[in-house]
Amino acid sequence: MVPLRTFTFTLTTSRFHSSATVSFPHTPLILLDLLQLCIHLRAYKLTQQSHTQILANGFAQNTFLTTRLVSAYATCGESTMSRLVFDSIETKNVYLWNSLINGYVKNHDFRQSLALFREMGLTLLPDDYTLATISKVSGELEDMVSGRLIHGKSIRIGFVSDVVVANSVISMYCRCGEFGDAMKVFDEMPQRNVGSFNVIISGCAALGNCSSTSRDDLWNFFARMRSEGFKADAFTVASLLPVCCGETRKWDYGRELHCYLVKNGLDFKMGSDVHVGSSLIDMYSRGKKVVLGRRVFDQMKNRNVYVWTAMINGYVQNGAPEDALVLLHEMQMKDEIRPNKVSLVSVLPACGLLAGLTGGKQIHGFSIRMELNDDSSLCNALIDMYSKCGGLVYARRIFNGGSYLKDAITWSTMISAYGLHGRGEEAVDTYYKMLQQGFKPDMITWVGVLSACSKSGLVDEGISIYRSVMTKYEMKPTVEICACVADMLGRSGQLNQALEFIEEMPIDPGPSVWGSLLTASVMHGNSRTRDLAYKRLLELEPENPSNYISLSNTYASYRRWDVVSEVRTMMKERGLRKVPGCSWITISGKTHSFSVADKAHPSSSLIYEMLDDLVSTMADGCADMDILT
DNA sequence: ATAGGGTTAG
Repeated sequence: MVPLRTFTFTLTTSRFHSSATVSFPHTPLILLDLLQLCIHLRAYKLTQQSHTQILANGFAQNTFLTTRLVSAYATCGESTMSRLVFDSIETKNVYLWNSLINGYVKNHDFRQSLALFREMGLTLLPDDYTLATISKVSGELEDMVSGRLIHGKSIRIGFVSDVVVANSVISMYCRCGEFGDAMKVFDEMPQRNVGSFNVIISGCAALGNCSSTSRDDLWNFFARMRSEGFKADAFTVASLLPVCCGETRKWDYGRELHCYLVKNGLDFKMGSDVHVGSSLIDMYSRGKKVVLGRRVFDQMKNRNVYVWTAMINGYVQNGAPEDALVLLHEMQMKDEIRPNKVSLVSVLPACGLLAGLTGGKQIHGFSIRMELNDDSSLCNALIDMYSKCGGLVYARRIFNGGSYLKDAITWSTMISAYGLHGRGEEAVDTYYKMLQQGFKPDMITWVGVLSACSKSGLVDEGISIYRSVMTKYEMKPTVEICACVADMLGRSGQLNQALEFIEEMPIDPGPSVWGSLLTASVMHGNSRTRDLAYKRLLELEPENPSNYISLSNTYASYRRWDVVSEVRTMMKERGLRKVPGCSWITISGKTHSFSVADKAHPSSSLIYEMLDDLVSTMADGCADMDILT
């Protein structure tokens, strides 16, 4: 007879604490179930209590219990405890070894699990479970040498015919970039399951070479899978969706996969698969069909943080920052889901786009409370947001703060921030400091520093940096970089040099380059370069209304109404309409927007009065600073 | 009774 004992356990999750008292006999079988519960709940305290009960009841050497105990501790992120339990066992069997090796895998300590695998080999022969686990480890480490050794061992011991071992080996080859070897193992498998096909599909999709032929290969493989009688599951579809680009691109199987899901009852709507749902949302967002993404989102029964973040990101990427901010609020209010690091990084550009300093500050505060401020990408996003919301001081404060590791993007962001605020010298200074610290600049860094030079009239500094792109870094500059140089020369009044540069630049000048020349020509009153720029712009972008409006306005200023009406007729013929640009400011939660020559605002006359004041103050200031000559 | 592979958002 086993006596009934009371057992109090405490469950601790991130949201609440609760405890309960239950009575049950401490048989090994019950303790085994209890440990299963620990794993399911990732409950550390309960694991500790179970451990105590195992010891108290004299089961310390019961390998059934200790194997699961090792697994439970590892699941709770306590691999040190797993190791202690493991070490206390006198006779270690394969199960126990496997449990510990996999425990380290769960905690991403791949080196340790590989070391253990070697140590195990001294006394025991690995089995199919060991090989499947350790093959995954080689893949995670992208360690081909150990990967091939493990593949060889699997062949020698005969476990390569095990489906799971073979799948793991295939995955390992994919992760190591040896797709040919992966395919070879796949073809030689005596039997396959859905997982085998999924490994190949996800491995092929992860190759990232998005050439249309490799995508067609992928689609053909998906067809082969079905023709061999295997039904695609959620894994399959979730691997295929990220390589579908939506309707605007050439490779458009996204909607087809969506149909497949509906037809085959792989129902993302019922909450069975949040992963498939978020991949669908993402696929539609990338295809500029954010409304369709939203429809998927609305149909889903369960939404986790991935789903919400995918939707938020979709809105930000498709020019709907307001919707993104609404969702950030709703995810917390409706679903009680806490945004994580990626959610915040996704939503911060929305604040930048809206120049919403208040919202940005709130998100910053939230990220501090969530202790996410040690993350580079989050800090980069914050710097960018502050800079775009006019808060250069805040941006600099984060940049100078030492709570996170600065990467090349951090530096580039800060350089652009200085440029945006007209601080050319600080931008150049920061650029050279970045190089000094050994960070590699890229095209984005150069656009940032060169546009900063251009705005601040630092022509010599800019030209020298531009030259270094080609000489020191041996890189071919992008159109954007060339546009910066053209802008730099043009703004400083060197229009002939700018034109000369454009004619000799290493790539074909695009609209941005001619646009720079145009703006500078108008600024300095050079009609020759101006008209050449207009000519090129209308050739390159006959459908862009901005070019016609600009042309019309220029000739209107010379009272050449004949040209103006001619241009307006051309626009009408081509069915072009320009949406007027506008700017806005939010004061006490109310947004006031203004377009050119706008007199609609109730305080319009007061605003214009203030504007006149500002303009004359600026003119005085410029005269003092010798800028206007 | 104990241990395993294939998938997510910037």
